[in-house]
Amino acid sequence: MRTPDDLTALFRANQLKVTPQRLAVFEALHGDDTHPTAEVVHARVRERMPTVSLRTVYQALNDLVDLGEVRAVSVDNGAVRFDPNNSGHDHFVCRDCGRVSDVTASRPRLVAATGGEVLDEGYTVDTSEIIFRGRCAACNA
Amino acid sequence: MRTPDDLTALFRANQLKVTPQRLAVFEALHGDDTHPTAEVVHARVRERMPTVSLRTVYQALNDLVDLGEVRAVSVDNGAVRFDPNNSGHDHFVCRDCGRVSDVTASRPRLVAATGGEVLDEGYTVDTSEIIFRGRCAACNA
DNA sequence: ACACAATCAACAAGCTTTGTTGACTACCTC
DNA sequence: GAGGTAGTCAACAAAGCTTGTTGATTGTGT
Ligand SMILES: [Mn+2]
Ligand SMILES: [Mn+2]
Ligand SMILES: [Zn+2]
Ligand SMILES: [Zn+2]
Repeated sequence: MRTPDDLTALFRANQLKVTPQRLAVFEALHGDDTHPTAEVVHARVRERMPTVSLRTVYQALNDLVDLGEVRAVSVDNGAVRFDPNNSGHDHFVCRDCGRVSDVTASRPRLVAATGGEVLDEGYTVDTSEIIFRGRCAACNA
Repeated sequence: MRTPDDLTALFRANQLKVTPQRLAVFEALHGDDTHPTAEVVHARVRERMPTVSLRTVYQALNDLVDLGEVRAVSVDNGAVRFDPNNSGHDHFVCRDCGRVSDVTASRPRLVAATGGEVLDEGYTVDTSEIIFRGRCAACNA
C-alpha cells in the first residue's frame, strides 16, 4: 500500500473523494503488519474520530482492495483480514493465538492436476498463496 | 477418507453411532473430488433420504473433520468446502466458475519471517496449504 | 457556489454455521 | 431381546460477518 498522500492522489484519479474518514483508514493501515479485521481498523479509527461508522470503514477498505492497494486475506472462515503489504509474501498462522505473520517462502511450482486429467495449456495461473500453520515462538515458549 | 465400511468401524470405535443419515453422508462424499459445500452434500443426501436435515449433515461432516478423515477447505470467505481426499495435495480455484480442482505442487520452503525478526527455532510449522488462482481450461476456451 | 459523493444513524437482511427444545427413533451393547 | 442413550427431526433462534437501505446532513472537488 502506498503512503496516505499517494492514496489521496490515487483516490482522486479514480473519482473517489478523499474524506477525513478515508484518510483515517489510510493512516490506521499504513505500515501495519498485524493483518487487522475491519472491526480492529474501526476501533483504531474511532480513537481519533469517534463517530466513524463500521459501514464507512468497510467501504474504505473495499475501495482499497478494489484498487489493488490492500490484500484481503482469508485465513479461516471468520472475519476477513486486511493486508496493506502488497509485496509478494505469504503467511504463517499460529494455531494457538491466531496471529498472522508475514513470511517469505519459495515459490511453489504447480506440477500437475491430481484428478487424472493432466494439467494442460488451457489453465492460467495468476497467483498463488501459501498459508503455513503451526505454533509461533511466543506460544511455544 | 476411508471407505464407508471403514468409517463405520471408525465411528463405532469412537463411540459414534452409525446411522443411515451418517452413512448417506459417507457415501455422498466417497470418491468425490468436487469439494462440495455442506449445502451441496445435503442436496445429494436428500435425493435418497428426503427428510435429512441440514443440521444433521453438518454434524456428520464435522465428525469426519474431527476424526481427520475429511479436510475443511476455506477457499474464499463463503461456505466451507469439504474434501474427502486427505492425501497431501493443493488446490486450484478458477476465478470465473469458482471450481476447485486438486493439484500437486512442489512443497514450498519457508525461508524467513518478513517483519524484520528472523524466523527462529521457536516456530513450529505443522502444515502448509497452497491455493493457486487463475482460470480453468473450460473457462479459458 | 454547486452538484453530487460520502457519511451518519439506525436498522434490516443475507449468508453460513451452530444452538435449542421436546418428541420420537433406532443403534449398540449387554 | 430390551434398555439406555445417542442421534434425528422440525422448527426456529441466534451468533458473526458483511452488505443494503433510507433520509437527512455534510463536505469534497472543480
Ligand atoms: Mn501479510
Ligand atoms: Mn482437494
Ligand atoms: Zn501464537
Ligand atoms: Zn472455470
